[in-house]
Amino acid sequence: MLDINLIRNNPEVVRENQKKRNLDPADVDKILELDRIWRENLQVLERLRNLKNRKVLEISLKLKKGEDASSERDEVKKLNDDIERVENIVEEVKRKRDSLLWKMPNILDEDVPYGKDENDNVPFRFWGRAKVFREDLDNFLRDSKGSMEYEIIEDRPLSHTDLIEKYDLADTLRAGKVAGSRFYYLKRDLVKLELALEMFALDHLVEKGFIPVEPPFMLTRRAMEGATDLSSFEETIYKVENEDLYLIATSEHPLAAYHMDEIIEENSLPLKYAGISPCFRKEAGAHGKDTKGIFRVHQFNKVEQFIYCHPEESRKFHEEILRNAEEIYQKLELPYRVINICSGDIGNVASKKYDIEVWMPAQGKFREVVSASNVKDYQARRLNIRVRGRYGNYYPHTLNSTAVATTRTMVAIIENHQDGDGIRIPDPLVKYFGKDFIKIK
RNA sequence: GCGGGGAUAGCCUAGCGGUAGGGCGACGGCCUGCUAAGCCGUUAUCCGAAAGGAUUCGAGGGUUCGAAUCCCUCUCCCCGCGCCA
Repeated sequence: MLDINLIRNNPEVVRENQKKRNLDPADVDKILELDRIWRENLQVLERLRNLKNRKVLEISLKLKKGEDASSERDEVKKLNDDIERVENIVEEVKRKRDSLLWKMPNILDEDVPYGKDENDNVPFRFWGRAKVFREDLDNFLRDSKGSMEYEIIEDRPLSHTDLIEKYDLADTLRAGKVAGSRFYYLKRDLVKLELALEMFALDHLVEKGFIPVEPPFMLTRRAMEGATDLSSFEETIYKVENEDLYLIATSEHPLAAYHMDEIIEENSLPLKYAGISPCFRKEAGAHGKDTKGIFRVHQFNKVEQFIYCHPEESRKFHEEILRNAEEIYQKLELPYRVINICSGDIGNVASKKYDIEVWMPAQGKFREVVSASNVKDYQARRLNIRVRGRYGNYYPHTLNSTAVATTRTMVAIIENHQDGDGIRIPDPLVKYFGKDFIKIK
């Protein structure tokens, strides 16, 4: 949520922000107008309440002295009617103002490139040596801006979709029977590979001072609204029927809400949490995309980085969580590029967002595996999380980033590390997985 | 699920129809050669340029001129009993 004072004092900043996001700048003026009406009526209301409080005190004193107070009593009754009338106006106007305010997206960081959609995202860093099927070379050179090492391969690797079904490492057909499309039964070596990935990512973060947390997988409306934006409720969030509970789409949600309504001591910052949880997503609006396999699914597991920090440190920590995620993909020997998400593709909550996209040799393109956001004070405001500072309370900044989303990372491993008659397991996973190869032939 | 006890500002606690009091902690100041002690002040939210005012006793209703206090509904926590992976 935005600071109402920012809208009052610098409305042109917020209008500019709306334009960059291809949204209507007039929303700002609607809020300003409602805010003005609210404040006017609030002043009237408070004057009436003050009058009433003084009368009530008079009655109290008169009764103590044994005097009659029936005329004051009637006056208060009359005041109560006026108060109720104005209260209704104040509440109604404030409700309208806040409902618009809650829909306002975060102010974009100055580093966010302007753009209409995902085609305008800006790749700026490249790592690793990609295996590129000859037919994909033009696309690869375009998407890697020619700044990435590669080797040409003469055969396209098996797609993860074909491979997992053929060698019984997952069963999406039967999952479709019992749960619908975009679900899967994970089987055999992939089950352990998933656990190995989670342990590897968790240990990587614990070493860097993150506290491991397994959060609740459901949240109340209040907590969920604070952690995410309203459009998510239609597009991604599952609701539990007849309960005030929503399935989390990422452990970012319960980790953001973890300190809801709290005041954090300044000296305990930064708070660094490594969340581990399943993620549930409706994937509405993704019809026809990645319909097979386990790349885009309604349920997957993820290890997530989440940080609460002092506002002046969030830029530093944004780079840090990105670096942590990059280290993981480097150790997994998965070639990737990092992109700076543009204003049209960034979503309402983030102020700045980086994605890591791994080169997928079977698909012949870069695919998103990590998303790292600096949310600034947007979630903290919505969740009423403050920090007690030397000179008063303030809102902390929050940041989140994927460490490992298991399904997508397994897809990346299957496509990149196919080697003869199996899949090579990258070094850091071996001690968790127990072997260095998944034999498939 | 049943019975009993709770929820008061960052924390603890009093108040149980008549302007929410005390303690701890934190911060600022005074006093000290320094530290401690001691003393004074500040320590939730909102409106207001300020003076000031309004709100706030788990949440929501009700009774009353007036509710932390009385009544109703709900949430959460603690102690027993029951059920249970």
